[in-house]
Amino acid sequence: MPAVTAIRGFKDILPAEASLWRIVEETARDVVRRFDFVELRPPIMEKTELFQRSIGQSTDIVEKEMYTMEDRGGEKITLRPEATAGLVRALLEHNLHEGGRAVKLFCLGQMFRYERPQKGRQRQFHQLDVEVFNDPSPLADAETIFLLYVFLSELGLPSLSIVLNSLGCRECRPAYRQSLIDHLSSRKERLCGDCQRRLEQNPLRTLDCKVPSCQAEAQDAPVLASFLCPDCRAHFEAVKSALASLGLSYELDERLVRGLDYYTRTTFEVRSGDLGAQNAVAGGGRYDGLCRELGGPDLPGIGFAVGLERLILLLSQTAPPVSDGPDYYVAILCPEAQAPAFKLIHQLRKKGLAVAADWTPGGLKSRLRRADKSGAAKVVMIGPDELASGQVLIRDLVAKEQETRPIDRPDLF
RNA sequence: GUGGGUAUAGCUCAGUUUGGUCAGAGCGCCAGGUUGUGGCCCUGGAGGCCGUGGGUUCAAGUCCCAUUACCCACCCCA
Repeated sequence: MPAVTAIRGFKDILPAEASLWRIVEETARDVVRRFDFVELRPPIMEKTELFQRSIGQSTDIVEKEMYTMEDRGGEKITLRPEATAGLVRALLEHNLHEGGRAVKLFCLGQMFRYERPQKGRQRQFHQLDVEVFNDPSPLADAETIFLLYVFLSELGLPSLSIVLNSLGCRECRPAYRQSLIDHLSSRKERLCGDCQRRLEQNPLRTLDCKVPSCQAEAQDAPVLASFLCPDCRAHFEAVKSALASLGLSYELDERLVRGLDYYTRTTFEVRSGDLGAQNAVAGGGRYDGLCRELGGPDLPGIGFAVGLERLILLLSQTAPPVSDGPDYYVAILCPEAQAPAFKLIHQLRKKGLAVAADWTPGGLKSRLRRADKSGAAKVVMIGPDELASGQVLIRDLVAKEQETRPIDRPDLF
């Protein structure tokens, strides 16, 4: 162990794992491109106020999980704990929404939350964030959810379940909220300590408490669906039928609630049974009030975030790590071969070929082993015989064929 | 912030119960042998003050206390 180690909750992505990350990121970029989304890269830090106003003052994220500090000018700034707020800010700041058209943005990068690390959870983590602004249509909801589905299936993770719910809007949610409070208050003693606290701060969260006694109380609690106003109801029905027309199967879960304040109407989550307690792979929903909350026009929005660490975890359980080796490994077999090999290698690299080598000369067996480990397709051998003849020996490790090339003709490789 | 578990070689882990040749194995790495020029097999080698700091004892990976880190779970989230 070095004297200074990595920060708790901040992990190195080692080369063996990085190839998997690349696949995930490339798949993400390809899918969002097909769905007509463009990339926006907001800064990794924002003014603290942005997150307080968007995520919500009383949420756990803002209350105790943000990396907040003062810069040298006394400004309170925060490492982004999620991407939506920054995207909304950029959208408004640059007037990307002018003309009334929908704006479809994505963002791929690291987020920071000061949480206790555990399986599938770190303090620095990566998300793919996808957002549609200024499009109130339920088809935008369905499009977004289908994008998420396509992304996950193309990664080879088809067994994940998509869970759907509607949280209502500013018009109909307050009535439900009050009704839920009334229901639970009468049996407050039977709830766990956490839920008694939630009753004050965020009563909807009691619905997904894991304590059995709380689940029992939530069982006969009023259901959100029956409180939805006609508009919300119609919107939700339209989302469901649009998804059905695409053949997408999903589950409905009355108890699916989100931890961020800004969500309205459609919410959804993707879960896996193979991740321990952190079973949520992706989550998102509609947030029609967020833009106005941040001082902009009243633009609707819908989007989601996928936790890439959790995807990687799932992928590494199933797929073996892929490693793509170089085109050639050059085996330098004697000291005299060093200089000509050095020259040849760089001529090949400049030409566009991937070439690996160890500069230190070594025995035949040792060099061949290195070639094998490197994953190279072919080995170029340069030893005393080759120097004498001016012809290097090229061995194809897969086909087990051999051929020769003049050492001074890299163009023939 | 709370609870449980773990910490011995580059990696995965034995050894801790019942203190005393316990500094170990496998893999990996290095050298050599065998092989049809590597993969299998054989031989040899390098590499660890047993997380850190105290304590008990004639004697501590082994028992006690503290501390740090990691893992898992709660909370919350992706």
